[in-house]
Amino acid sequence: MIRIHNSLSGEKEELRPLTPGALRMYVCGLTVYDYVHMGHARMLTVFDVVTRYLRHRGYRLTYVRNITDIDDKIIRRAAENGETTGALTARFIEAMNEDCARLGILTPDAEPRATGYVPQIIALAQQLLDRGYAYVAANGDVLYSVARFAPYGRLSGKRLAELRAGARVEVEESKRDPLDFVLWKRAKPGEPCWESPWGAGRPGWHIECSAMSTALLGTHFDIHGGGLDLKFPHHENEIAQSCAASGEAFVNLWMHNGFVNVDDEKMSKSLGNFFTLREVLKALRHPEVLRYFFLASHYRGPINYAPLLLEQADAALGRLYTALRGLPAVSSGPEGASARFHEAMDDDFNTPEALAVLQGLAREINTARAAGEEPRAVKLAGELQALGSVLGLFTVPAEQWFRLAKPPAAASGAAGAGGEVGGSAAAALTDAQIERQIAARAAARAAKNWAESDRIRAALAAAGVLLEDKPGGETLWRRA
RNA sequence: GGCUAGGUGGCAGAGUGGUCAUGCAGCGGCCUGCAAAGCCGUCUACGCCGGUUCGAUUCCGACCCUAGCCUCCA
Repeated sequence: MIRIHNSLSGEKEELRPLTPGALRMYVCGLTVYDYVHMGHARMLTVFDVVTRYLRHRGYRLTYVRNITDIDDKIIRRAAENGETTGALTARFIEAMNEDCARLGILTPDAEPRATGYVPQIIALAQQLLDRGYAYVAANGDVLYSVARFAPYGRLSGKRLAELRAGARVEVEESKRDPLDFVLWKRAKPGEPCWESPWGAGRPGWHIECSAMSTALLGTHFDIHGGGLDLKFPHHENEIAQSCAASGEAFVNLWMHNGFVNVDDEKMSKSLGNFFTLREVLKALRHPEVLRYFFLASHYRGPINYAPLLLEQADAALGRLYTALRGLPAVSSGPEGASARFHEAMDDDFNTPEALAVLQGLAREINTARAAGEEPRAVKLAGELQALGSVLGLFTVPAEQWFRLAKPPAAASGAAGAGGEVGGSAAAALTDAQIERQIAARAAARAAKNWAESDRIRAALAAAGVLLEDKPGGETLWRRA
């Protein structure tokens, strides 16, 4: 039984598919006017793991993640750049796809773009007008009348009166209620626009998700996800639109992932503590390190970004790869660890617990190996490999993993770490050069020339290459 | 001001009414020519104050502190 925390009730609820054996999930994706940042990366990773796990559990999951390719920020940015919105969004959609590929994010079953669903959006707005949930304001905008939807505020746990009291927006005269939001925005001269019954304009942000999710998944589906910051007002408004239009239930489970913070504050451009995925990846041995870092915390909680923490994730993941190293990657039947792994994941995707199970498996493998129980080690390694794959880990052959270099000094030097580790020198050493040094050292060791042997090892260490002498006389190496 | 999450050992981070999280770092041991890796052990963790209980980090209440939302945001 899979239990998932539902933002709507604030409690973990048993997952009960609307269609037996099948699940439909919609996740709010990106507004494409800039590069993917760490917050996006976490959201993408979280729902990637949700997707992988639910499928692993045998559900036929349809995963839809939208792209917002028309909105104020896009229009503004395009104008600043002196390019069309289409050129801008095409560029950043491509960048997003590159970033997703590097992070090992599975491609959703559909990635609808708002501009591709304008007719559906218009139809939905019309429906809301017809049903009396919306009105055309004096300035030509079509607005949703929040007061008409009684359950408004259920998801965010807010009441209209409280919201009005805290409203910080200057009230636009055209709005009957300060909380009313735009369904269709009248175009200003020169802005991209589409024809509609209310004149040339463009969709509001909230309605696009209602229109696209309904078009692709139906009026009532299983899971809707997104970042915590979308809970209010975006998701609240989606509920108001979709329920009012269809007259029926909209989403069964609402999932929200926590923020990526920096110095315990929300990452944001205004605070200047903003990190793009690209710059963070530059300091990592492999994007999988970032995946491990995200998964080491529960998806609902906040996560603090710091170079030191990525180092810790690298070490922890390296331990797993170390256990896998030198063993054939054959899949075998599940053993005890699988049950514990599933127990953890079934409980609202408790990935930290699941990783603890993997670490325990690594210990078992190492112990079996030390005891000379090779067959058992192989079997356990197969299980570790299989379970890790469910989380999107172990995409690199173990032997290959240790050849990857960890780029020197994580960018923002807060961690300091003292002297330069000579990382540049390490990068200069090719695999072949390293192998040659190791061969030279093996000769020295055979002659019991320890001084020479240690000199070579120290030289390699200075270049960021660490050696491990195995019992059989073989020497393994890895980049620090 | 209103609402919502949190406060766990040097760091990160799960979890639980009464022996174990897990990883990183440290310390001791085994192994090693010496190392490294690995294994074993170790470092008296649960914001503060009350209450319930045979027993609370875990339940209840007050308090302090932090973050987020209430405006665009993953």
